[in-house]
Amino acid sequence: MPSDSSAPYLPHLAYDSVIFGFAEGRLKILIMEYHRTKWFALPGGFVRADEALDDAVRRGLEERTGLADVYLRQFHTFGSMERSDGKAMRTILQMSGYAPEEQPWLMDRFVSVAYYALIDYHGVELQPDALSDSIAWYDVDELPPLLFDHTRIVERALETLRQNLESNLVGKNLLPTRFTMKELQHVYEAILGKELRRSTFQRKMLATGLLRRHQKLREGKAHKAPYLYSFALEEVDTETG
Amino acid sequence: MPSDSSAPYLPHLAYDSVIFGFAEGRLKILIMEYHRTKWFALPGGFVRADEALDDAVRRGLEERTGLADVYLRQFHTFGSMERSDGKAMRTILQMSGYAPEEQPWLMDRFVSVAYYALIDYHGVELQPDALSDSIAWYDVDELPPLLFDHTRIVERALETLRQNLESNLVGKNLLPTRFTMKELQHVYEAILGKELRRSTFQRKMLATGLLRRHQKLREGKAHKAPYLYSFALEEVDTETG
DNA sequence: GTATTATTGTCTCAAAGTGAGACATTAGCT
DNA sequence: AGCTAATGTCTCACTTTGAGACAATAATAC
Repeated sequence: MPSDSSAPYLPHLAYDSVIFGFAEGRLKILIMEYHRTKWFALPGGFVRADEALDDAVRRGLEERTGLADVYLRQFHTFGSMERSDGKAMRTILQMSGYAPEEQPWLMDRFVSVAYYALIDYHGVELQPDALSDSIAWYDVDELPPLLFDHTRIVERALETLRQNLESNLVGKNLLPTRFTMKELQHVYEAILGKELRRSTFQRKMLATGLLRRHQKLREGKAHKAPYLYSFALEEVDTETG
Repeated sequence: MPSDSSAPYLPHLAYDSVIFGFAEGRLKILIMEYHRTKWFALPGGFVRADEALDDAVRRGLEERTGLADVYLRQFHTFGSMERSDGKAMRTILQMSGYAPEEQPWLMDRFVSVAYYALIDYHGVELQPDALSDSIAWYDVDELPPLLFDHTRIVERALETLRQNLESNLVGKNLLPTRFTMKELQHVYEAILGKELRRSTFQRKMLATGLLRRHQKLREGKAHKAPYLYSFALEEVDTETG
């Protein structure tokens, strides 16, 4: 949070990030809540005057999730006039104990560059930021009403994610290192919002040549034990299975 | 061109446009030249404080080409530090008769939102802007060296155009209303940079159901006269052919 | 007029990809 | 040991695609 209006941030420019995770068979998104106002919004931030745009987003992402080396993709820049809402911003500042007059630039009109990230849901420690009181996972199709145009931003993120599903290595980025074919299929189904044919999916995935099969595991469950797979990408697997 | 540093433009934010046209069987791009420096760059501009981003780009496009209702698509926002070059900007201003000290904001670091447009090459009147001395069509694969990161921007524009080829209605936007199947094929080939099979292309195009066939024409040439086609999109063709 | 020629529209056939289901295998349960 | 249900694989029909062949035809040549 800059301390005065001659802040080291680029004025009128922000970023928002749609951070996807996968758990309980569902696609999830990280949402921030300002407790006092009960308003929800995407995690976002500002770009320092001497900082690359991509770096700013990665910085914010690491501050909130503790994760570096995250799969991150810019997908659209939102620049309409209606999207900015100085009044809402003023209220958020007031409710958070800031004097809006000391941060007048925050009430200005903003153009926002939107990114989406794919992260491993497990192994993330969530960190609320200076203004928000909490940050939590929400089901993609059970989102609360979001501030500004953030609902639309999420929609566009989902559209882009679906379009680039093949080239996104969603499995590698949303799942732990090892996973079963069914888990991978569930990820695709959650993103596409529809069921896929089991045999066709398996055939297609194996045909990519990107999957490495390990010795059978996942014994705890029941019936026939599935293989575990991982993505084989320039890493050499040294084990014997 | 704003007249002072308290300009009605958003600081640090610009847009660049990659304007595609099709002529002589080749894909073309509009490039501006600053004659005195012999430097080349993409046509771009700035966003007014009270103007939507998309509107700013359309405004600039209309100023340069006289065209409204153009197919326009945002594809990426470039925000690295290296892309900005205050020295080059200073030189351009000086050579164009401006005093850089009066436009200090122009030498700042800029984040640029890039768009590409598809327009009908014929029926365009080119208008140079305040700083540039000329604007002209260049063959996509015979571009002069461009300022800043503009060569990279063109590359990304082409990549995006190729990826979205199916959904872009390139024919409708790059060709005149009526065209032959071969002309349409040439457009696709110019964009993809490779030859396509004639029979397969025709089969696929007709299968989309988007093409409307008119009475045979294009008689001037030689041998069998090809049909003329147009895109059938919610317009009802009233003629008998 | 008639033959020639190159271009166009269409069809055929094989190869590859996809949807849908069947079959055999097997880990845990009874 | 037998049953159950999930898994890995295979089969078959259908669709899509690559590659080429064929017939139709408008301008030119004679």
